[in-house]
Amino acid sequence: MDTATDGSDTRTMLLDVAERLTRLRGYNGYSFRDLAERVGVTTASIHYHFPTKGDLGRDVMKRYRERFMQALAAIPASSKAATPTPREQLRAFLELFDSAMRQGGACLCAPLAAEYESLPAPVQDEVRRFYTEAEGWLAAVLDKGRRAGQLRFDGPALAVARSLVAMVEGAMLAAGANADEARVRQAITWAASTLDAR
Amino acid sequence: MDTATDGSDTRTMLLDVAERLTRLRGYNGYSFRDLAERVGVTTASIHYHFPTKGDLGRDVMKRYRERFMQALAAIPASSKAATPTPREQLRAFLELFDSAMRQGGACLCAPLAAEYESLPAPVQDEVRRFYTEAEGWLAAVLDKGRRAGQLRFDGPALAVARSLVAMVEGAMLAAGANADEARVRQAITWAASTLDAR
DNA sequence: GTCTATAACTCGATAGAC
DNA sequence: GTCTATCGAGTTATAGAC
Repeated sequence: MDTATDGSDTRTMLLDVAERLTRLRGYNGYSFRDLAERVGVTTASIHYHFPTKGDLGRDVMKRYRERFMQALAAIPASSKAATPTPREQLRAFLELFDSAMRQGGACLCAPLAAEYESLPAPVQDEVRRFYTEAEGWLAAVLDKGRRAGQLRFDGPALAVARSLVAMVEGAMLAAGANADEARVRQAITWAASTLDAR
Repeated sequence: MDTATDGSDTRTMLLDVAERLTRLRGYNGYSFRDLAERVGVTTASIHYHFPTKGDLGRDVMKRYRERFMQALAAIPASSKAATPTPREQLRAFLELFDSAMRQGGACLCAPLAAEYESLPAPVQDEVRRFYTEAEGWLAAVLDKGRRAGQLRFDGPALAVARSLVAMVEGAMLAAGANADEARVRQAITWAASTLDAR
């Protein structure tokens, strides 16, 4: 039984535990049995909420992506200023990964990308969509920041945005494998100082 | 049957195919059956060469790590100059990932790090050792380059080295998931130009 | 919605002939 | 070294009672 997710309906608890297991072991690294034991139901009950494991995997990734994009949309409100500068938005974007790290292990996107070829098609689709949306949001911020003279970098903003997303995801993987959470923060610090037009 | 690895002994063929499958699907994403079909032997024969799957996984990662470190040691020879500058060494280090990408998919380290918690202990050990050795090599180069005035960055060289390794590994994962090999080269280009003291 | 029971299959691993 | 044959446990998934 997993008390950390008690008080919610079964479907939500299943999504919560599946998400955590995916972060630590990947999609192929946990079974319905692992899930059932931790939530306190039988595997048959899981199939009531999610007909196949692919359905579960897709919904886990979909919920994560939507939550992530909502957090991005909320950045203006969470900033001190009413309308944050591109530099502040960049910081907030990177911090989002770091706080997700300290809460529950790595980003969901990296472990799923690592076993991409073996994933059911609907899960693959959600993974690609996460990349597209996150990188697109960041690229727009980078471009605005460069035009405003706040950020400095060469080449297309989208290429740099992709490199930054890759870096924080890679840092999360390395942090998990080396039991060293600080790696994510170190990567963020270096990237932010490097892009700053100072 | 897999003709790409024909002409070698069975053990080597098994390592070759297992490495490719790990890159695409991760350690938990392929079975002895997948392996046996592609190599053209039975699963029982695999157990003759590798008593357990953990032994196979460890040897795959170990061979990859040793090959990678040998390639790093050979950088002086492959460079035009007899003793390459730190800037050239940095370039060569990053290019090593890109060429590995174009040959056979992503780096082995990222997919294994992504499912770290579910790996047998000997495989985990090899993964950590890859990080330690690769990051250590790069950190020494970065430090030398900064002291020589060729490279520019703030903070400890090891932190930047870790961030760079994380970036190329993350870029390889993203490249695989988005069918876009160019991402690795874009990340390398941005990182190299950013670190250049120009 | 959740259960018991089970089907149908795959997994890693072993025994023993050749 | 490689095979056939098989074991026991694991897997996702389903049927049907409550």
